[in-house]
Amino acid sequence: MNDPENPDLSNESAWRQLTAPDSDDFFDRDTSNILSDFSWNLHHSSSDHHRLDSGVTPTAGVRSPVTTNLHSSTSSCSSSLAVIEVSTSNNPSATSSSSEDPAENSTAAKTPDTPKKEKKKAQKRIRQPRFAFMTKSDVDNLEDGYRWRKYGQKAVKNSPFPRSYYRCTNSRCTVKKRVERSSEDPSVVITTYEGQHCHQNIGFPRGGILTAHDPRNFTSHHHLPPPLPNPYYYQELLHQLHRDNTSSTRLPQPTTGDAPAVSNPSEEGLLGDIVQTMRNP
DNA sequence: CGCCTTTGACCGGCGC
DNA sequence: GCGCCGGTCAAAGGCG
Repeated sequence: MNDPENPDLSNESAWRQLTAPDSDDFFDRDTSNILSDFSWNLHHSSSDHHRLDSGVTPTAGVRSPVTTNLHSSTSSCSSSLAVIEVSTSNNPSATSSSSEDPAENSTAAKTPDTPKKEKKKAQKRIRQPRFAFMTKSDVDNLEDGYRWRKYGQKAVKNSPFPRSYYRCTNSRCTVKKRVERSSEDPSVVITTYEGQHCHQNIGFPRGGILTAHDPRNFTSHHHLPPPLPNPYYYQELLHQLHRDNTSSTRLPQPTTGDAPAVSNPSEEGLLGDIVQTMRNP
């Protein structure tokens, strides 16, 4: 049986499809194909609302120097962004009963030996919806408007670049992300998000909270929704998708109002070239 | 002082 | 059953 519950991006063969030798070509393909793969109808003309430009693009190079990893080279970010995978945990109940609540984990860790194991056993690892972005960028840690705490780093097999693990600093938020560089193309950063934020803060580390009035909110566009960064824009779509899947198995119509419209990637220079999507391996 | 990163150790899943 | 590997923990140290 294929295991939809194990949409592990670390699946090397899967990744390989993404970062395959022709990764240059990778960034040259038609973005609409990919997104239509998601059943997301992206129309170039729909670029007016919920613009992503907002500097939301982590690669736009407009970021304030907020994270340690960022500030040194923000300005040199390039602007290609690729949505490479949307994978949803098929178990809706799993999402809410997240087994990976950091608080829970820390509790378990604090208590001496016994409960720890039992608890871990009890709470089988349940994958949250995941999706990944490939971004051509010099910066590993792409700013996305949320605050992240790094909790681990591992060497990746067959890759000279380590993989970093982050979780949202919001104590009630279980969102995690992984950041790694493609071994095939070192200029490509692969960011994988897992879970969905349970809060709306678009905060910048050490930089305060972004508001519509904040000059750092490059867009400062007047009737914008919260300045979702690209990844989270997609996360919103993913959220829609996830919810829809749980009820009817089909995608919503992102362009009809439920989800914000997507701006023309090439025009906005935001999404860069979305090159390929992946389904669960 | 609080928050963050670093880093080695540990654990569980999975393939052989 | 064993070993590999990904993911996480947690202590220690750094920085603002």
